[in-house]
Amino acid sequence: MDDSTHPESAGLPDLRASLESAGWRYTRQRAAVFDQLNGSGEHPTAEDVYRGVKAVLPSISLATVYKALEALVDSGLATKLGAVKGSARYDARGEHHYHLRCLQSGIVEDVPTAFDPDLIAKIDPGLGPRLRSRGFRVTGYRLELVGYFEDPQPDPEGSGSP
Amino acid sequence: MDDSTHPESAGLPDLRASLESAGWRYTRQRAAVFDQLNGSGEHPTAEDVYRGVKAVLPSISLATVYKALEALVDSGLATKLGAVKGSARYDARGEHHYHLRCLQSGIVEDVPTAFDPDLIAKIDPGLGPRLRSRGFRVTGYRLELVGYFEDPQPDPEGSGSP
DNA sequence: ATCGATGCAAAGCGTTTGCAGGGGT
DNA sequence: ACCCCTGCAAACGCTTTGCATCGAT
Repeated sequence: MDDSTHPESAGLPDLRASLESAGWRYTRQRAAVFDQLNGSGEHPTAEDVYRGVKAVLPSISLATVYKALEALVDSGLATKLGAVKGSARYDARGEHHYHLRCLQSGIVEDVPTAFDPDLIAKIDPGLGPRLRSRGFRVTGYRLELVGYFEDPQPDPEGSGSP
Repeated sequence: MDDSTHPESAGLPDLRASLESAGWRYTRQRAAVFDQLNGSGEHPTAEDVYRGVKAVLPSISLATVYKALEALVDSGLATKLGAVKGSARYDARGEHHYHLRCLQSGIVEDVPTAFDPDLIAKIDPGLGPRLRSRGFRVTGYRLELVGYFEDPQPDPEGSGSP
């Protein structure tokens, strides 16, 4: 292949392989969405990704971005963070990390802390087994630290409602 | 007061006081929504609450339920859990606890584990100070254990789309 | 050549809002 | 008496869907 469009050299998962093993096709649009997700430091909304990708593929539609994000989430390459306020945010889930959620602006940021595979056991040694006996299979966890930025942050949802 | 409409005897926070200190008024509708939230074991959606409250106040509207939930969240009596799939879910936040989120059904359940005020320090001793220096004031945290129920669970979103 | 993906526009759903009348303080 | 809250319905924003065409295998 001759994909000179985007850098594949970083330590990112193999997009094509991941998509295909989940039954999806590899397309330029999905690659662009994937790059956008990995490139942006923040956790973008679908709109954010759309705006970013439009710079590379001006004809892409918002619907395609949504479908691409769905494909990435289904392939295990991204996580949908859900929305407490405004629209859902997506995370490229390279390495495991925690989130900072500002209840005022809706912004979600990564917390620069290493992943701790034993966190669940640390919280409560009996927790894992107890859940298992309850019929729940834990595949991961999400830790969100909620609060507020003391300084006003940049434009939250992409719009500017007064 | 002569509120014989609902039991106030349990160890629940004082609804009237909490509402008023946040600038809201105490109303029958809000009390019913509060009871419904505390009564249901699951974490109901606004629709779920609406259906439950309608049994007591048949004339209540869905819009009022949304406004009541907003008032409760703003008063610190409830938490909006956001939606990864379907609609947002609400939590009566009596004691601090963790959540189990089933990625298949969208159901969110409590995890019977005691609150650990030092969890953040346990995760990383420098985390709190680091966030503070970043201008972020942590007011709490949410831990979600995500995964799947091995046995099929009851009706997820209240509807049954095929 | 086949079958999925794209892009457009329109529909869908959860949530919010405007307003006249009712209820809480 | 004042002002907030309720309930209705219409509006809104985010997300999904139907369909003809395009592109990947």
